[in-house]
Amino acid sequence: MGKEVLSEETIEVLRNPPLQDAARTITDGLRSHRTLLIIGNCRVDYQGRASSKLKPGDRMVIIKRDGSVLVHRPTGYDPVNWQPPGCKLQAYTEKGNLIVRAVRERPRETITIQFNKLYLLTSMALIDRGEFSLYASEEDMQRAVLLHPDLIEEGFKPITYEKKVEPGFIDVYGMDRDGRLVIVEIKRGTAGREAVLQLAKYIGSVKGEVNREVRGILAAPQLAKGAQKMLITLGLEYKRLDPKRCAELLRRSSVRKISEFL
Amino acid sequence: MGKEVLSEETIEVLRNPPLQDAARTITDGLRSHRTLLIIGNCRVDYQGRASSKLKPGDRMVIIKRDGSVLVHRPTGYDPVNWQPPGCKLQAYTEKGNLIVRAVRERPRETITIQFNKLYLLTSMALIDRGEFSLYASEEDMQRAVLLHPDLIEEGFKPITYEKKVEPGFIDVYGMDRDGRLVIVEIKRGTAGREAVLQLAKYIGSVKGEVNREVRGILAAPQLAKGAQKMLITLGLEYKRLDPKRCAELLRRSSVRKISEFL
DNA sequence: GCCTAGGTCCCGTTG
DNA sequence: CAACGGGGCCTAGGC
Repeated sequence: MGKEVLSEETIEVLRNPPLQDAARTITDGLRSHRTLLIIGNCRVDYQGRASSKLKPGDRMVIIKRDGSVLVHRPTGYDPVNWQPPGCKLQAYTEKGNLIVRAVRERPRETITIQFNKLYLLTSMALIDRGEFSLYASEEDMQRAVLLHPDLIEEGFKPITYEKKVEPGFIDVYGMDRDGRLVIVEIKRGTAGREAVLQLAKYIGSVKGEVNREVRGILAAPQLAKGAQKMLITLGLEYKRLDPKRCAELLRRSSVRKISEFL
Repeated sequence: MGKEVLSEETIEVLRNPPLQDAARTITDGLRSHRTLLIIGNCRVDYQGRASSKLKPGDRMVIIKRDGSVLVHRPTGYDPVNWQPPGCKLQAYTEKGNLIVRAVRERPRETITIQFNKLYLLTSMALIDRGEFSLYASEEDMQRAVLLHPDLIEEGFKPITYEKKVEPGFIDVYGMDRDGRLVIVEIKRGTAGREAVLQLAKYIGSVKGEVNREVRGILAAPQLAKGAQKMLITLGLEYKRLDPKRCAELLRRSSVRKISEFL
């Protein structure tokens, strides 16, 4: 068995550590790119594109080895404050508090976390090489349509995908059985007005270039009410397309690469 | 001092616990709505709007008391798998593994986390009533414009805000010094084509109603390149407006409610 | 670097 | 409830 399991030494746990000790452990952990977990009572300040203040309370702070920082409150999906990967970190004590500061350049943003008490500090060398695969994404739907154009309609023939036009990228670009150009916009969830606008923009752009009839088809599992009205007004079409069914079709097919079909 | 600090008893830490013990502690923690932190080697399956598989590796799992679940790898801002607040949880052992399952209804989604080894299990009663305030949001910019219409241009007089027209809501609706109607669209970041289209739609709608000249001003800290071209083509205008400065202005002003100005 | 578009987006607000 | 828009969105992909 090639299971990778951490030796006990690679995870260091301090309970209620003095803030001085904590600062040292965090600094060491940052230098060796370990994953740090800090649980304690803190306030947080953020300055950057916006700014925010968070008054004291108990939080969990995760510092990952790529330099991302997450400050989590005891409720909610979102971190209340954060820093994306790549920021510079430092930790030190000042006036009896533990300060953790994370700075990001471009855009210049800073978060400052001020702990007055730590309950738990963990410094870890986590190993994670596990492969992640996601199914039924919009990309799967696009691949399925290219593999099985009949999902859109009988006789539909894709010409290209992710075609660049002035306003953006056309998901699938092809021709119907009567030789008319077709632009397909795919959505993996309920398609709203925005999706219709997107499709309309592409059509406008292509019409401006080719000067002949261009059909627009919105392919999605569902249509929002407002989107339906707009679709009709603009003379566009809708085709029900289920992401899960697309993923199924792909699994059955042995072919993998989009490029093999065009 | 009214500082709330956790007693040591309210945080329970198990190092390398047997999975049976862990299952019991987690089940207890779930029942009493404690915050749980599980660090160990696991695989994760997700089934719902999409589906995913994550092969074994070391991860941190946070279970919050509102029923949100986050599975974090050692890198990246985003959790690799998650469940938003409100899902139902259970924990048990099966074939020598610790299983944590989180189910959400509407949409029906399930994540299953299978641990083969735990490094650390923490069960906590965190207390966090700290107030959070965010400054320099788009709403702040709108408030600032209503308070100080000169931010748009000298002589500008707001009439109303969030005015409903057919395609949506006009951020600020007013009149310039020459009595022409003005529609202001505010963006807190770089304004793209989308913003210009939005503004154009509002103008079209209002022109259709009032049958006289209507100016459109896009107020944002910056203009995207494509947006500028489109703006010129459509005969619209741009006014630089900095969110930070808006937030500043608001802080200086003691008045808080938008409704007081109209 | 900017820009475009997707996301298991999440989240708040409104009809 | 669905629908729509915002977000310090973040992230990936092109140019």
